[in-house]
Amino acid sequence: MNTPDTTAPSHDHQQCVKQALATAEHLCTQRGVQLTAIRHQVLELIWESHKAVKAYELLERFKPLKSAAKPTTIYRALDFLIAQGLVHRVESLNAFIGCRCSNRHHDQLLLICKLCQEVEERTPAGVLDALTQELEQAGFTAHNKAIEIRGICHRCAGQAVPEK
Amino acid sequence: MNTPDTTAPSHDHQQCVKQALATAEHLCTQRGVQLTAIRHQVLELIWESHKAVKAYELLERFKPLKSAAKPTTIYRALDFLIAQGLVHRVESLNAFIGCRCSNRHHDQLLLICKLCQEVEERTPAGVLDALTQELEQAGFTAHNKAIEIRGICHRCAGQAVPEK
DNA sequence: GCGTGTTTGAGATGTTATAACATATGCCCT
DNA sequence: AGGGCATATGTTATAACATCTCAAACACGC
Ligand SMILES: [Zn+2]
Ligand SMILES: [Zn+2]
Ligand SMILES: [Zn+2]
Ligand SMILES: [Zn+2]
Repeated sequence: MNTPDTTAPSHDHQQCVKQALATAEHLCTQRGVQLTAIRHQVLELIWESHKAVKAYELLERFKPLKSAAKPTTIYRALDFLIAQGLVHRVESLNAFIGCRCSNRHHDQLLLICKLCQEVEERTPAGVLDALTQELEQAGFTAHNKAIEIRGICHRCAGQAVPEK
Repeated sequence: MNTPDTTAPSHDHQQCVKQALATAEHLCTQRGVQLTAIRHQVLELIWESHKAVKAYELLERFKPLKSAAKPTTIYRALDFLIAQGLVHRVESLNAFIGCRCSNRHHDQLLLICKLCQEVEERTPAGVLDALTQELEQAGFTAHNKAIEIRGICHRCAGQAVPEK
């Protein structure tokens, strides 16, 4: 009963997007920050799928909406969205994914599939607690606790070439 | 009784380096791969400290030894060293650190200090086991299990500004 | 309307990483 | 010795990722 499997191939992604955007709007209002048109559109582009998306890929997809867009345009929007916890940066991919969680900063486990590029976000108490304990023992003050694991997701593993 | 605290300010770093290089030489011989002059020198540069070092920083430091050096020179050496498990790439810094462990691929926890830039490598069974279990439950086949945590190390925390 | 802080536009620049192709070097086989 | 092969390196160019700077436009409380 962790995160629901929202990356399942068959899930209602329209609903995902709708909910993510609604949450974003609500949170920004509540926090008194501006979810401007640019930021909203970039967030929408990020939510087009559960795949991690690169900044320059966003830029290409954003240009039709606003031809004056420059790298800065995208990076500024990303900075804002990340600061609000609406987007996570995936360090090992130099890429970004949407986050459903409403709290600005939270620990997480990202499962990054090398085949389908989808990223599943989980918050497994067991792992995170063990980590917290280990850090305490090491006298290390953590600023973030994102764990990124790369591999093959269960769906892609299922579709693997039978034998070889 | 984890990894010894080799990043302590006072430790005998000459010994660190000597041992790391000796291990590297031994492993490469054993594996029948060539620790060429370039690769050896790059590894030595990486071991100059326990701080994570950037590729272009290595390049600058390498040029006096070999003025023809280009980015490719460094990246190729790094690729080799990483493949042999002698160096780890720190994804969240786009940087590299030396590894003392002899097995080519192993799980690890990297504690990355934002103040002193030193990186401490640990292999805490508790955390890694919990992670393995979580991954199994998620049906995810991991290829690597490097956990990178950024924050403040115990030494830097000790030296922090008293109060503010 | 006015001042203040925030957001955006525009261009240049900085940083990190790989592609593509040529050359050299060592080693095995004949 | 000479040919073929694998590995390593040299060389040039470019792709990919990210930030800086300065000025203009905008939002919003007064
Ligand atoms: Zn979805
Ligand atoms: Zn997959
Ligand atoms: Zn040392
Ligand atoms: Zn430190």
